[in-house]
Amino acid sequence: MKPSIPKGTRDFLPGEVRRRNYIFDVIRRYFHRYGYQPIETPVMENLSTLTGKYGEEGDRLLFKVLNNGDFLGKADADDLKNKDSNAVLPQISKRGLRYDLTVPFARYVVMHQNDLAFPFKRYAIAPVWRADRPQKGRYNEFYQCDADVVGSDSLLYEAELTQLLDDVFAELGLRTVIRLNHRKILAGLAEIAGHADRMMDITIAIDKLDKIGEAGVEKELRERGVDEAAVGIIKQFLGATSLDSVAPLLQDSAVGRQGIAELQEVFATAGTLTNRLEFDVTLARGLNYYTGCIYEVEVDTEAHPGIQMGSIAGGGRYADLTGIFGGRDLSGVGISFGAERIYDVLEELSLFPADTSEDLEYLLLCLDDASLAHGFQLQRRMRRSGLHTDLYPTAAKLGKMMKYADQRNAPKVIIIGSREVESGQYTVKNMRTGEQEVVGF
RNA sequence: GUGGUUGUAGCUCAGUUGGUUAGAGCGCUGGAUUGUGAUUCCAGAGGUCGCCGGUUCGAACCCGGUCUUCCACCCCA
Repeated sequence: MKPSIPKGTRDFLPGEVRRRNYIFDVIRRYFHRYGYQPIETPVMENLSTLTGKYGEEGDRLLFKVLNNGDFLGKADADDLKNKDSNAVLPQISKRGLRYDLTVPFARYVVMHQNDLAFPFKRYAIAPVWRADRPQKGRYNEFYQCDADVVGSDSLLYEAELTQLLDDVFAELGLRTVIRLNHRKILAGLAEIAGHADRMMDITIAIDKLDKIGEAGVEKELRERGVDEAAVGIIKQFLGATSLDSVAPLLQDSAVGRQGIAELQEVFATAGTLTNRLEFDVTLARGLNYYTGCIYEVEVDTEAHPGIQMGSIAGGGRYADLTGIFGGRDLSGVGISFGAERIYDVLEELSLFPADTSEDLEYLLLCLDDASLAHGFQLQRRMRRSGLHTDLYPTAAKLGKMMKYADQRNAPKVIIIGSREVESGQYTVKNMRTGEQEVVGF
């Protein structure tokens, strides 16, 4: 058979793993520096934990795990006969792969609330799965790097997470735009437009502004059943590019005014950043558990022209997520870095540091069996003194072994023959410069 | 989930209106060079043309299905 892997998944070569680890290491370092603690949860959750948390679209994208045993025998015969997938599904699948790290975290907090000190700050770097149709920068299996705080509604955390996003991307050498909006501003907008109950429809439409333009948004709004008067009001918001210009439009909405006030505070406390921090009234974010401030980070195309990539990080505040799992109502706020997209962008911009190559220091090449036995002992001594050492495992032709050293990108090679065994002095060849020197170990 | 697109050697790709034995570059193996790689020269190996079926005297090429890739929509990191 021809080997293959499921679509939307990937294997990684050693060099790719090293570059991915570089990204994870940077992110983890800043998570630690900001006081977030690591936790782990299973890759599988009960399906009931996951369904209904991400909207209708999210449910469709959940990977379901088939029950073990005679799962069809236990399913309702009529539902099977009618080919009613929705009715059969809960009967044949009770588990699913996690779709993100936030909902499992909320479940975790409720289950362990007596063991945690609040505000509880945690991070997780782990794969998640979405049954989406794959595209560039969109995979069925990908890593998210999440930092969340639960148990406080202090806006200082919104500011802190903004700084965390800024620090990580500054360290990675990637210029980004950190866009902020507030669900309460969007709620206020819907209220002012006379469609308080249609907030999702309205935000989904205006979120497409940069893609389909103002006329396209108007068309989309009408298609979603928004009346002309409301479309006119919403148009005013689309032209407002700053908090100060949106604030007067929300004068008559209490919830809108609150959103403006909170965002003003976040902007004020976040301070000076390396990356661009911008208010964007058209930023919507689909995950429907967000209730407050929402974030989205994209590559700054002014600093990096020609980069086409969706959001590379995102997040927001969710006030009610733990309540869904029957816990106390603990407000949470968090961000998520999309490691694969960051990888693709860094690769495209050649922003990976050069020294993510293998950290081998010495490769030992032995010319005959006696030298090989000697070399193996030498390797032991070198490793014990902390040198990263490897040994070619047979006494092959030197040319062949040198070629292997070249492919391994070994910086230094030690050639061991009868002369070296006798004298205990070794010729060390620098593979970069070609120079050789005699050294004793 | 909807519509489109892609698939030929390990990799990147040629391949004429359907016609004998499917090519190139790079890589790989061996040799020139039995103590020196990345350079040079010579030789060689490697492909059921994604998979299944159909049309045809004959299919890498035409048709259907399927898987995969990428793109748009949906949504999203």
